[in-house]
Amino acid sequence: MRADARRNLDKILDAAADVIAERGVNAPMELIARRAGVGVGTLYRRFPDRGALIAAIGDHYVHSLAAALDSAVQGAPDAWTGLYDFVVWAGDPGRGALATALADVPEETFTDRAEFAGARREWLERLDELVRQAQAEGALRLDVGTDDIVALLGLFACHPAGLPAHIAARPERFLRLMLDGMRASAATPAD
Amino acid sequence: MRADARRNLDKILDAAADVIAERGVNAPMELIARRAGVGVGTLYRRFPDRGALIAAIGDHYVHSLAAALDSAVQGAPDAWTGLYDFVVWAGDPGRGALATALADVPEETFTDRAEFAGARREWLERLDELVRQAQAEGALRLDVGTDDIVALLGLFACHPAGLPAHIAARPERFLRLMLDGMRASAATPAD
Amino acid sequence: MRADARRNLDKILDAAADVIAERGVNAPMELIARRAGVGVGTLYRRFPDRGALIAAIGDHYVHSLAAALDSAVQGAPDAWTGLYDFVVWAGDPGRGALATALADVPEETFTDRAEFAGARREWLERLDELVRQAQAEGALRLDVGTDDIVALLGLFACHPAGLPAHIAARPERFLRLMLDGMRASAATPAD
Amino acid sequence: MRADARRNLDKILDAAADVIAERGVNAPMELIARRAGVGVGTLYRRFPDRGALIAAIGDHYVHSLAAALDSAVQGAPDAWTGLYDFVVWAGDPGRGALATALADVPEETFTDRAEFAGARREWLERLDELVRQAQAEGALRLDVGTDDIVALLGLFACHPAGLPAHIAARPERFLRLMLDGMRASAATPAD
DNA sequence: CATGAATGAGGTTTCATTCAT
DNA sequence: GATGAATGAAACCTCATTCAT
Repeated sequence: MRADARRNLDKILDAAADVIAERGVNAPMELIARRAGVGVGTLYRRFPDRGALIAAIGDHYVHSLAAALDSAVQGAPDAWTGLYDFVVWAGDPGRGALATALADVPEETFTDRAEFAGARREWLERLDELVRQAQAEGALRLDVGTDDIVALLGLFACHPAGLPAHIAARPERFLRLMLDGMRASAATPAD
Repeated sequence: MRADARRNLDKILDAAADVIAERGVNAPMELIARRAGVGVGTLYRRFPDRGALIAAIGDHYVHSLAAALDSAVQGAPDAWTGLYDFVVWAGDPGRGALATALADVPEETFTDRAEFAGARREWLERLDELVRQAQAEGALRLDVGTDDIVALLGLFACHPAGLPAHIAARPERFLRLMLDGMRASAATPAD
Repeated sequence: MRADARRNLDKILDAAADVIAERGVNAPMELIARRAGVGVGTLYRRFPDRGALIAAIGDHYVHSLAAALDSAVQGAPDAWTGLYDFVVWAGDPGRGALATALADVPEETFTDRAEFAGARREWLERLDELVRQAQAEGALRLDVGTDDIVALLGLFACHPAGLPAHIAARPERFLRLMLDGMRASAATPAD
Repeated sequence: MRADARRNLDKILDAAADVIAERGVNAPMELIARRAGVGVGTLYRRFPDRGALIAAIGDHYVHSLAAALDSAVQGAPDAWTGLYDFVVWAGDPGRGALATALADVPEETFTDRAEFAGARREWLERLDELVRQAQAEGALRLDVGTDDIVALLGLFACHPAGLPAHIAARPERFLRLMLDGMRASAATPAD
């Protein structure tokens, strides 16, 4: 029965992520339940309200970012390349819809959940480390911080109306443009 | 009652822009009406449905962009500076909320209105001209197009959750970073 | 100015009859006004409320019935034929929509207006006379009354969904069928 | 909760038939819900829109007509009498209000529902058979068809303002008058 | 436990009617 | 007088959430 329950929970999370990507954070709970193949009652038993459900999805999302960061780092010859690869992965339009929907959610929805906040902090620390390495390599501007990378990702992944066609077609091209501005060689005096 | 009506219409547009910036495109019509100090009926008399109201606001928004572009061009010593000034103006966080809300709206809402489409095209043409001049000056990468500028603005202005604090505090810093990536001197081979 | 006013009033009545035939007794007042080419204000000046407008239309309708009755009587060789011709005229599907709409209106709307009640009574008296003549001629059953003719007309003209196609195509055929049942020769003992 | 739901559904259908008979097809959904003792939500859960509700009522109505036809046929000595009895049953003023309201509904509301269309066709076939028998008996005119019977019923049952008092008091008298016109013995040359 | 029925608040839109110009 | 702008009540429908089965 434990396995069943777990399976149900996964079905709900998957369905919720899909539906929320399609219809936004305010998608009907009933639609999510139906998509997951359960009754609304079951949904509400697992997640006492919409906030809890959203937080669970956000949690899952952050964990996937962390995993992608690790994997990018391991597969890359140097920190800058790892950073670039990660940014491109995270910027994939396929992931954008969910990110956009989540971005719409009030901060507290997430930060009130200790476990989520922890996962997030941990991920940021690893990214920070990568940023420092890229700077040590002389590849990344010294006046650029982890915050800026996060901001770039946030902007790129979370465009409410979806990315313009020419960007969505070749997202890495645009991201390279933006990252080029962060290269040490591009440095321009900040006013 | 011509004057009264005109005054009311202005009040409605102002209120709608505010409310939509605060609560998104789906903000209650009644709230907009109340904020404008009129009854819902009046709102609906002027704008037969939500789409019409949104389109009117969008129209106003595009016109303000066009005006800002002109003014940036006239006040700048060269095309690159004009472009930079315009991007910074348009990226001002104070304008972002409305832009975000508008970005949420299906394309047709605007393109179905001929007058709006015209204003938009005209604005894009002027921006395009500026882009070419900046390239002729040798300041802007040749592999960057007007589309990319528009995309950058779109990303920057339209972040659903609002910009991160450190960006909002100094938006021009981040925009310069991004624009630096578009400078001729930053060119990196596009893969 | 008197002529103008009269013309306006006629335009309103015509427009109202049309609109009410199309959309029923609850058609928007504004639609009626626009169709008549006047403002709602003007409409309300002439007819303080919807009831007054409806009554005026009903009045007009009754007068047209009376005129048709006269004309049928004068053009027919005998009372039975006159009755038949009148019934066919009044049953013309083209007139049905308005009649249906009017039939929907509470009785008081009309009977409260003395002038209307008078016109109606007068018309009924003339019809009654015709009925008696047809009976005297031996053509009409003696157990049939003016009421029955009126009822037949009411049923026929006022079908909410419009007449079935095969009836509307040849209304006089069906009316003859019904009138045949009222012929003296068709008499069947009323149970 | 199966039993409860079923009970509620019945209450809704009963209430809807009553309310619609009283106030027409456009009666407020909320009124229907309240009359049934349920919330609007429940009403909409069962019938996604007004059309669905109306169709359900219409369906019930047609089935009751079919049952009445069978029962009239079985209780009558000959086809003509069966036809007469059925027409009188169906013309009962007590049933008229609902019929009137339903007649107001656009054809598609019903014909789009396969099951309803089937019930209707079946009923018409049985009526057609009865008509032919009555003609074979020499009682019914040969130039009268099933359509005409249906039309007579439609006219009689569906008078928007309700039947005139003298008809409502003795509906079978008037119907006999009309049916007399359809008797073989009443035949008059159709023009 | 899971289910899905029921509730009702909330948002949208329409129109009758009044009244300032 | 004529106009049409403004108002607000009323109807529609959708969903979040609770709870009986």
